[in-house]
Amino acid sequence: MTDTKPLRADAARNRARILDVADAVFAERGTSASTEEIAKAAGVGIGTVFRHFPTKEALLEAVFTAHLRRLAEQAEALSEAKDPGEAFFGFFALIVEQSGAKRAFANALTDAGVDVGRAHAEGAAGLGEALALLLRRAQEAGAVRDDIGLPELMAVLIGASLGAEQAGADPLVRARALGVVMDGLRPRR
Amino acid sequence: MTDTKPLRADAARNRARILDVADAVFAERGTSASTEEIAKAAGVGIGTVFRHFPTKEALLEAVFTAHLRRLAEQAEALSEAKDPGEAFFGFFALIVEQSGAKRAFANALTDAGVDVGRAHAEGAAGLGEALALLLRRAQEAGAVRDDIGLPELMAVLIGASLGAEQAGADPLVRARALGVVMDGLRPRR
DNA sequence: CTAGATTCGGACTGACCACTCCGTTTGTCA
DNA sequence: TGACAAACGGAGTGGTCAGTCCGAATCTAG
Repeated sequence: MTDTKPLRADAARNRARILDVADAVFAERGTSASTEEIAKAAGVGIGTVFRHFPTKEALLEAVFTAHLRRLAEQAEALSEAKDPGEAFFGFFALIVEQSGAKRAFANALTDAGVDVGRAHAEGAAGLGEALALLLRRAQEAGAVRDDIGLPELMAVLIGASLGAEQAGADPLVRARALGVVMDGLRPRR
Repeated sequence: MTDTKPLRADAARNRARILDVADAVFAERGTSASTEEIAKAAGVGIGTVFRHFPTKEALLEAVFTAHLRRLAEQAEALSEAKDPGEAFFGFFALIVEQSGAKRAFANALTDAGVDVGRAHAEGAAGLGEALALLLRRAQEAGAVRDDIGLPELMAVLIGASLGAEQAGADPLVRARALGVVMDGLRPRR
């Protein structure tokens, strides 16, 4: 699916470098950072950026997809854990924590929410599946209320992430707010 | 505080109209809508917009502040209600619902979160006070867990609003996600 | 080592946008 | 009603940014 590309050595190096730098720049400057800024930070010309990613949107998408894929991998790794409840809430906290620190992360999640089911971001599907598995196991173990599905979980997850991103820097407040949301996910007693 | 300005009749009319239209345009086009677009929609020249609001940022701020003030008024009205728990959760749902429909609304909230305590948005303080009152009464009535304060509430509220805004259009999903968050605010049993 | 293809760099283009400036219009007050 | 200040409209200005183009540099196969 991602083959048929014997990329030249320097080209491959640059592509990876651009992705890396773009991630960092978008994270701290926001997605409105200019392409030139990214090119400069990566030590390449603008033309190089546009050759690898024909559009700024394409670059954003690539960055987000990479995030999503990484997230999905972490989720899959956790899905084997002994305690499903712990795995579920640990992953939830992990995502929110990372999003809180990086704007690009939250945007990636937003993207995932929008695009689950669309071809747009292939990474989103993987995340969705992994999350669904985590959710189902946690529900079967009685750690999570069973009147919610993946869509609801995504909505809550995205909300918690976006909220954390901008709910002030105070980690204590963040932690307590996160606790509230997670308690809401537990079965009513 | 907002006096010393005997505004000419047409000027006052235009100012109000611009605010109104800007609200609508920002809501559906996003805050990156151009000033010219707003001027056109309001049926005035660009110069007029800039005379009333010397900066695009000033215009945004005015729109957001108006939202915040309206919200604060609703909150105050509810704070007299007989059932404090009902008042609290009703207001919570109201805000989230409105934010879900209008991007500008969610942005206004975000603004409020950032600026509570800052001079920037005067409206935010009023909302903060009203919310704090609503929260305290609900806690005293045992309808809301008492290990959270205003900052946590704001964080959760903003998160829920942003999440709702983009959690797909499905109202059922939105309602269930909102339910999760609200359950999290209730006392643990 | 060399030739040819691939990739690079960054000046350049066109579109857009916030904001200014000033000649024209409109409201107000006597 | 007339005169003057206040407000209006929108062409113009400067700046930014996504995306293009092509001569120069770099890689790789033979």
